[in-house]
Amino acid sequence: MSVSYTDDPEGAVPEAGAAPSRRELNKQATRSAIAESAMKLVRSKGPGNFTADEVAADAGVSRRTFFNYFPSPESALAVHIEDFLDKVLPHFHARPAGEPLVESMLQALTALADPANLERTAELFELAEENPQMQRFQLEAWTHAERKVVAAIEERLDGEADALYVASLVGSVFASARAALSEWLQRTGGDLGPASLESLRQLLIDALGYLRNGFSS
Amino acid sequence: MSVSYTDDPEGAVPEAGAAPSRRELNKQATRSAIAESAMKLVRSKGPGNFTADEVAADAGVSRRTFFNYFPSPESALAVHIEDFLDKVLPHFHARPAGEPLVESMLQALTALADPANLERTAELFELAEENPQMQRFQLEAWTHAERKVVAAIEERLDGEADALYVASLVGSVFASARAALSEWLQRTGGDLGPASLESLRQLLIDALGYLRNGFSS
DNA sequence: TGCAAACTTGCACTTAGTGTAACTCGTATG
DNA sequence: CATACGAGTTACACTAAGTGCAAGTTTGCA
Repeated sequence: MSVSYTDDPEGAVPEAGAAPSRRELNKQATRSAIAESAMKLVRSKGPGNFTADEVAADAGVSRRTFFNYFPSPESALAVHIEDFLDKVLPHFHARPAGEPLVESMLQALTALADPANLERTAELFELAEENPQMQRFQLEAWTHAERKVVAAIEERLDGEADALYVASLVGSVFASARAALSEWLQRTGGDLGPASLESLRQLLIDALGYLRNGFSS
Repeated sequence: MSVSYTDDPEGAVPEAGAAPSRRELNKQATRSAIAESAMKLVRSKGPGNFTADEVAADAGVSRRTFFNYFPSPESALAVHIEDFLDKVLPHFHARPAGEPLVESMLQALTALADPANLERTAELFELAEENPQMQRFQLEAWTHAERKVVAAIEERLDGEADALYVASLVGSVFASARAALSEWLQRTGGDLGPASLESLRQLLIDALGYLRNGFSS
């Protein structure tokens, strides 16, 4: 049994460019079936009002299999956030190496502000307000993403990175991104139309602008 | 039964300046007895290797009473972080109203960098690295503190506050404070001597300096 | 003193989470 | 194609988290 949710360097993303085996496809199918069932149930029953049993049943797997993929019902939801935030990395890597870090991160983040990506994330972000469990797991997802970005920056700067500077920057960027997302949800209620999305991008630009130019100005 | 861990505006801090009743004293005593037992057990058995039963037994209360005070074994540890972070508020309120926000927050945070306050916090901060559960609850504690500071700022600015600016600032400040704490632990191993504490203060000054002046400089 | 409210406790119950062993299915090899 | 091996699934059993309820016990107050 090599199925595992925990940080397995070659578990969720096995050989990025290779032909996925049937086994791999099955595993991914099961994983997303569970994650989808979790979304479905949180919508119909509300956060904290569904059990691992129900998710497993809905996804057509045994309770034990559910726990082979996710350590808790909440994490089956948080995986949607993880997946969303994981998309930041390719965008970040695509930025020119000479570009200022804040600019690269702004571009990488605004690139995610499209309907397909945002739908679930915004929904879960709102749901987290009313359920501590979900909030904890989502915060963890953001922290995971932070760590990956820190690693990417350290790679890009190749030893020249000041640890405090990088950790402070990335932590602040993600905190500001959360603030922008929260403010956007408050203002627009999560409307995914073009005008609304443009306002989200503007909020991100404003928030990261504070980081770039300083909060004292 | 009015004992509760959850956000009860007059539960943990009942009538700030009044003479504490005997009931109140008993409750606080029970609360800290449990919290102390949790610290004791995490030290001897390691994070994630002790149960609510054990904590309750060590504190001399029933298992049920444990859960009347804390929703989980981890939260009995996180309360130490909460208490630590709660001390920021008085310091913040003591700052002159005209002072720039970043400066007020820097002063409020550096005021906490003394041995008595830091001992448990630093210890738990380190422990969280190896245990996801603890990490989640600690992140939650930081987020709680953030919310309180945001509320304090909105009160100070009295309606003139830009929600995005404030949320972004406070989130960034706390993220940077965590970065400074993490870097300090890495460098000094949590030594509580005067020289070490001075270096922590300097890390905080540096990190919040980025926020004040911008990360682009 | 005596009553009411606050606090504690034991009990019973649901759910989370995990180890283990049997079972099933994909894959590589002859 | 047969078949053997390893990956993934499942049932079962068990420990621990977390909660409602209905007692008991202590504290505050008239």
